[in-house]
Amino acid sequence: MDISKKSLLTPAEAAKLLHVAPTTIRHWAQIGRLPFISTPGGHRRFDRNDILSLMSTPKINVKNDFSILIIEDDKEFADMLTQFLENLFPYAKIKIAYNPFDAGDLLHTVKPDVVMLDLMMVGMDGFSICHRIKSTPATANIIVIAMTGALTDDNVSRIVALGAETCFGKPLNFTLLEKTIKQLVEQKKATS
Amino acid sequence: MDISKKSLLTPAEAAKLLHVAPTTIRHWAQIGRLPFISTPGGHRRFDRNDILSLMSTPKINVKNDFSILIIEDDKEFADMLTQFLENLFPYAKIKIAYNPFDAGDLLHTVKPDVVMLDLMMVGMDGFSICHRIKSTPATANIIVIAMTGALTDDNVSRIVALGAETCFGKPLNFTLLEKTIKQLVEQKKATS
DNA sequence: ACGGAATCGGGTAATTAGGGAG
DNA sequence: TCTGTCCTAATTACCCGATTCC
Repeated sequence: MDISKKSLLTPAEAAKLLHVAPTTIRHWAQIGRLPFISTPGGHRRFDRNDILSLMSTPKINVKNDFSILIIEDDKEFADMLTQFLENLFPYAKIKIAYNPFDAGDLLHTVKPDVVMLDLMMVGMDGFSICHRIKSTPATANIIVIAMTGALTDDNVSRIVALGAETCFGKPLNFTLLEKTIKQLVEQKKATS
Repeated sequence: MDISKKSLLTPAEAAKLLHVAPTTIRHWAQIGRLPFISTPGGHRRFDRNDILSLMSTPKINVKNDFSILIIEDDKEFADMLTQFLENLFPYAKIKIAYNPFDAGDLLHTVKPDVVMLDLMMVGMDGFSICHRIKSTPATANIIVIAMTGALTDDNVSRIVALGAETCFGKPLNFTLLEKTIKQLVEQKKATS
């Protein structure tokens, strides 16, 4: 069988392409590093593009096992938050989505462990983004920390009802945020 | 029941849809996992719906054979385009992103073969979306068909330079669009 | 209706895959 | 982080006469 013309690969074929053992391919599929689809019998099939994308991914991406995505259109605020998080998690990969498209895109390319989500953005509804994240199996276990300038009871209960882990007002209470985020991350590691 | 959406598949066709070898289809038919009818000569024919229902089994996640993503914030226009495409590709999976977040999200969850991309949207820059698609290995070979109300030389050359396969003006010339899209799809199938 | 190429069915053997612990 | 191993299950290759398609 000529695999050079197929776009959907079996584990063995994918293994050949990446120069690793089939076992490793299986492992990567299990931990979510490699997207896949299944046959009705449960065997995996890999999209050639996903394989190629993994090949061309810098090592940094592969090595980082903890990442945070900031969804925030206020550049100044986002950059400040980035600095804070870099201090808190020196080895984390931190990405910022300044616009809605990047938010949707990075959600899948970064596969973040934590999302810092601004609720009040122009042209982007934080509530529906949260709902989408929490109602999609592939992203449901991402920790969502909402942030809003209008910290009202209504907003908090709405976003928590949508699945967000917690909600912070702006400006941020960094002491409390540090404590909360560390606790949530520990909790997640313990259960997964 | 729409008769144009009914069809009987040969084992080879069913195999292709499920990303499996014809032998496997035969096996499933033998053990009763796949319903089928027989030709006078004893060859099996499968109802497309039976295949699709097997694909959408909860635990299974089979990629659609062919899918199209429409990125367009004008709901009316998008719905009209959807109807046209449904007619053109009766068995394709067609999704619409009315906003930028969905665009980025669906790009990775649907993994479309073709993207119909509006260049002039509020709060969403079609040019940078095209650039992102074409510069990311995982999405680079998606066929991008740009659409714009302002069909200027400048816009066309810009979007084509960013990697779009072609660019159409609005209102759409459906005759030409049909011809072009079919040609691009054929071309892609041949080289992939 | 004829011919040739592609595909199918049946049956079985061989290969590959998934899960999990090491 | 990657890989070899064990067991069971899913998938595929192979052979050949028959059927379909154009």
